[in-house]
Amino acid sequence: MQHKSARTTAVRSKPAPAQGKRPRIDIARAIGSRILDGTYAPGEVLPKEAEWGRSFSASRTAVREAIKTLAGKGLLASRPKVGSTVAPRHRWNMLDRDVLAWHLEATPIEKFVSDLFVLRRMVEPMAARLAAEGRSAETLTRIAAAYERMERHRSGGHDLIAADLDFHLAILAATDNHFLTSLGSLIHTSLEFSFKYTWQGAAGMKVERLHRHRAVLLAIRSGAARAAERHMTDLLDQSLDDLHRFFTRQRRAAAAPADKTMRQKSHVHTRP
Amino acid sequence: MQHKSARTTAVRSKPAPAQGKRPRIDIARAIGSRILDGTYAPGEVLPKEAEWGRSFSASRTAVREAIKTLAGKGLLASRPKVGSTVAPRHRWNMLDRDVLAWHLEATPIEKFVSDLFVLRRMVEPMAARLAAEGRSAETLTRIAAAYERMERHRSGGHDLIAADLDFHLAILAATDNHFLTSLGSLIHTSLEFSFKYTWQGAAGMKVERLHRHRAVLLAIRSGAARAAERHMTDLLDQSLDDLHRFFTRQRRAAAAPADKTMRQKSHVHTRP
DNA sequence: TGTGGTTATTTATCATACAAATAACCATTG
DNA sequence: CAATGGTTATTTGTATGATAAATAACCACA
Repeated sequence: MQHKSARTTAVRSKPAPAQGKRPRIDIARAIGSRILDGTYAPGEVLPKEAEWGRSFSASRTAVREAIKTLAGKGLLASRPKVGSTVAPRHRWNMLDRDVLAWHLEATPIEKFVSDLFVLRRMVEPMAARLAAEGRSAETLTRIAAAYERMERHRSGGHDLIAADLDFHLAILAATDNHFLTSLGSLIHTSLEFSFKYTWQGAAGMKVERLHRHRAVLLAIRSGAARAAERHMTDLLDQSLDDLHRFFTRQRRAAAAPADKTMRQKSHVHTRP
Repeated sequence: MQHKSARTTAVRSKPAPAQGKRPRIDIARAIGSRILDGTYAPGEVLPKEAEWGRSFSASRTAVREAIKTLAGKGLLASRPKVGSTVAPRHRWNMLDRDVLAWHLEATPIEKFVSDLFVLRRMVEPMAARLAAEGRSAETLTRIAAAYERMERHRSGGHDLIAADLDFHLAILAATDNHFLTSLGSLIHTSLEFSFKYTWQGAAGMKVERLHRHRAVLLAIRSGAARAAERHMTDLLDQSLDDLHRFFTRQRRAAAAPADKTMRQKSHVHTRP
């Protein structure tokens, strides 16, 4: 399974030779990021297409295509004679994969992640319940498989993260509700990014946590809807706890020695 | 407040003079609909850009821009030499306004709406609770204003629908959670469409239902978080009940007389 | 102080050409 | 025959330059 975050426009796979050849950056991403990070605020008009073209040394055509995708994500709207203006925030399609990613790039993650968990906490327990009620052989297989992968890789690493994610995704998919499965893919990308920037993932999984996952699986398998719901709630509450502990620790570490100003984006934790 | 569903590409405001001038249809919408309604299934490759261009009598440029927005919504992906292929469903950005709209156009609404309500039932009660916990003067004002508008227009009509919607949206916005506010705008468009195709809205609001709204408002205002949650749950459960009753009635009406095959899309109910 | 027409600017669309990627085909070789 | 490596045809990707449409800003006039 190709696992590539569905880039909107072509990006060179090689990181950046960037010599004579023109690196050819993803224009939509470039502009989108600048909107999400507040360089261009809502209401503001962006530079005109021709100017973008110059600054990326790209043709107006390419710029326009990028702008179109951004418009499709609700980030901006274009009108003749006036230009493209950044849309009000409430129009932004925050649930879009790319928008999400750009947002996370720009924003210190704490609120982002905790907002995300608030949503998960709302959705996933009930999803587990629905999954238990309407369980089918196929979905059970997928959930169980994910759990087994978690056990197999419980010592940590990328495989663990992937399995953990798939566990939750499978449950959402099991509800046979389009909205929920879409939320699943949302959670997918969000967590992927979160993992990249924060704790966990590589650290391995505590037995307790593993057991909670298993409890959810067993409850779903046996059709114990309410139990599935409860176990999932516990699981997420625990995650949220861990998360808060992590952030508190981080904050304290950043406050005390005063020379380690390397808060934000400590790319380090990514892998074992 | 301009209320215009954020069209992706230009559409002629006049319904369709369509004489000599070229009507100039929204290409993204045209292609997007065909994907959502299954004319082109996931995995299938679409006609090439040039062909689309011919069939819309538009330039390849215009087609490409449309395709770019669709790619941005996760509906398809393009590769040189092979063409644009419809993406697997799980990639589709179902939470996107336009995708939603196209989906609803194509799909008999019952499952759509009930799926939506499952999501609402998951999210909104907890949102009410959060709103109560973190209430501010400003958000209270908005919620209260919406409620008063509901009372004022309780006899029915478009204003009632709008007020009802705003009531729920305001609560979601009050949580100060980007994900939830985005979900709000999702719910907004979804319900807008639902109203267009189904029952309610014009029919006026039963006192009981109005009271439940008021109960939510009061609970939030007084900071009674759990009460707010409970009342919101009641409210949505009632809605879901009404909904099921409506669909059942409709189904039965369609089954019995056998000559009224006018199920699907009975545009009639829209207004009083 | 409006009011109606004119202009300048920017997006929207078009036509055409060429570059890049790659699936399909073919020939060569072990 | 199978594998390998190169060639070709096709389709998207990008570029360029021209024209159409929309409209904010300006101006002349009453």
